[in-house]
Amino acid sequence: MNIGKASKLSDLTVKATRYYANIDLVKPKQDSQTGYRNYTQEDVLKLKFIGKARSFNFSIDECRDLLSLYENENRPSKEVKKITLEKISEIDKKLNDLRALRKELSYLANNCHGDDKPNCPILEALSKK
Amino acid sequence: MNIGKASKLSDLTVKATRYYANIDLVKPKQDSQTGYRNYTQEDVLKLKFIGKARSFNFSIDECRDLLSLYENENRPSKEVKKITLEKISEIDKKLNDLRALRKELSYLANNCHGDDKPNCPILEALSKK
DNA sequence: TATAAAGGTTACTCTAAGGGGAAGGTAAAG
DNA sequence: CTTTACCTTCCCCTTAGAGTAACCTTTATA
Repeated sequence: MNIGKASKLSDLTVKATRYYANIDLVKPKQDSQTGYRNYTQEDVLKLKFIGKARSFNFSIDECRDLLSLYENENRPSKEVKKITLEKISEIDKKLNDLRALRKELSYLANNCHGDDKPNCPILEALSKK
Repeated sequence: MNIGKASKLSDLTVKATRYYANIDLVKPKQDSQTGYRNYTQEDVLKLKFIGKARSFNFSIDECRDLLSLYENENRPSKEVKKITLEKISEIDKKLNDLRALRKELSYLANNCHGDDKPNCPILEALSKK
């Protein structure tokens, strides 16, 4: 099938699908006459897999790793788990950073009158230290 | 003072400081002979301000807004508070997304044996739906 | 059948916020 | 006088595609 149909079936944009072909992530054969890419059912499965992994915040490189594990029938599940746990601890770090940030900002916002007067503890905090 | 000293005083890299000059955020006069940028004490204050705002996750464009409010002695504090509250709700949205993501991933990881066998619910989840 | 619409191709530019490094001018120290 | 440190501009690189142009192929319609 052509790229349009493959993209629709895997719930990706044509742009993204073409991008994945260009970076050798899911690279279908191309018709030598027309240059059209020819996707198989299996390619669609891989594309779906990638779409799901991307929605789980895995980077393209991580998708590449996961995909090769996915394609290997004999992969040890601990490799997949390792990548997943790393992703979780990444997320934990981001959560902590964001929580700290939120705390500081809301402290500042709470202490700002937010009226028409120029006095502003937020700007004061930004200009100090 | 030269860019090196200004950067050191404001705790920024020279690269970042030069970048801020290029995008007209903090643009000191340049010596017509040598081309060297000549930073004032006030420039350093602005650079510090930006560094702090960036660490609070404000974008360059937001920094530009905050800086112009900072420079205007008669600004109403509600404008600053508005920007800050928007930033907070942005952070809240990110927090929610990350929490949901973490939940899904840890569910998958908990159900994966993580041994040398090929059976892996993580990959199964990625290939389904 | 002629043509217009839909869908395909490559290639170029753009995004945020700089980092890295080259080539070359300047200033301060030995 | 020369080495070293610091400054300049310029160009490429990063993520993961989106947007657009120019051009080709297939399909649908008048």
